[in-house]
Amino acid sequence: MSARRARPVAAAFFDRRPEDVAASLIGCTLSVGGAGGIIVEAEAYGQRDPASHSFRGETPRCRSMFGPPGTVYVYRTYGLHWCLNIVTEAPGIGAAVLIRAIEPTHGLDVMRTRRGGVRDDRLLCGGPGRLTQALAVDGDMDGLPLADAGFLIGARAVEPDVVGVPRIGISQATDLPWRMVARGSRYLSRPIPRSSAA
DNA sequence: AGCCAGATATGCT
DNA sequence: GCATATCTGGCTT
Repeated sequence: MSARRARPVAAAFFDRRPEDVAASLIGCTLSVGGAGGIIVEAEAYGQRDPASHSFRGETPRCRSMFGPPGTVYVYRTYGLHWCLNIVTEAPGIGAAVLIRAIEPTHGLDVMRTRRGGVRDDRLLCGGPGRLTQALAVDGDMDGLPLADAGFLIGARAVEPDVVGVPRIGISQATDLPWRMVARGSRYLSRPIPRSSAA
């Protein structure tokens, strides 16, 4: 089934707390410019969350986090990778969901090219930086509504088994289980920790 | 499984 | 000024 034909999610889909949105996004399709796949991993960043860019208020970098739900927040990390987030909850809150991995289902050829010809499809979109490279997402999209940036989010075809585990690459609030993953997926950026596997 | 380099904007002191 | 960063790829154990 093509993500292109999937029924789009409701307009109010993102008007919820980021942890709810992140869990609900697992199993949805994400496509842009004819490439994409099924979301298998997403992390929530909330209001009053020390790990969130919005924690210390609005700054030039995280300005778009305070826009309306459904706004794209793209920023560069470690000086060389882009990360894709979607604003949630309500304007002015500063909540967002980081898209960390998708299972590639369409546009594989163009994504392989953008990713430098990797052979293993698990390395195409398995990781926030890999995903943005495969989908050609960059800072130009920052602050745009999803649709204006060319994104299509399709509703789930089936109910996935979603589990919440600690987030990756953060140093604050490391115990919060806001990394939502599709249990059993082989396209995650990293495996589910043993401590959370049961 | 673990260590390290790469490369740069950001935000705090 | 400077430590940090929602990371990746390559090399070493």
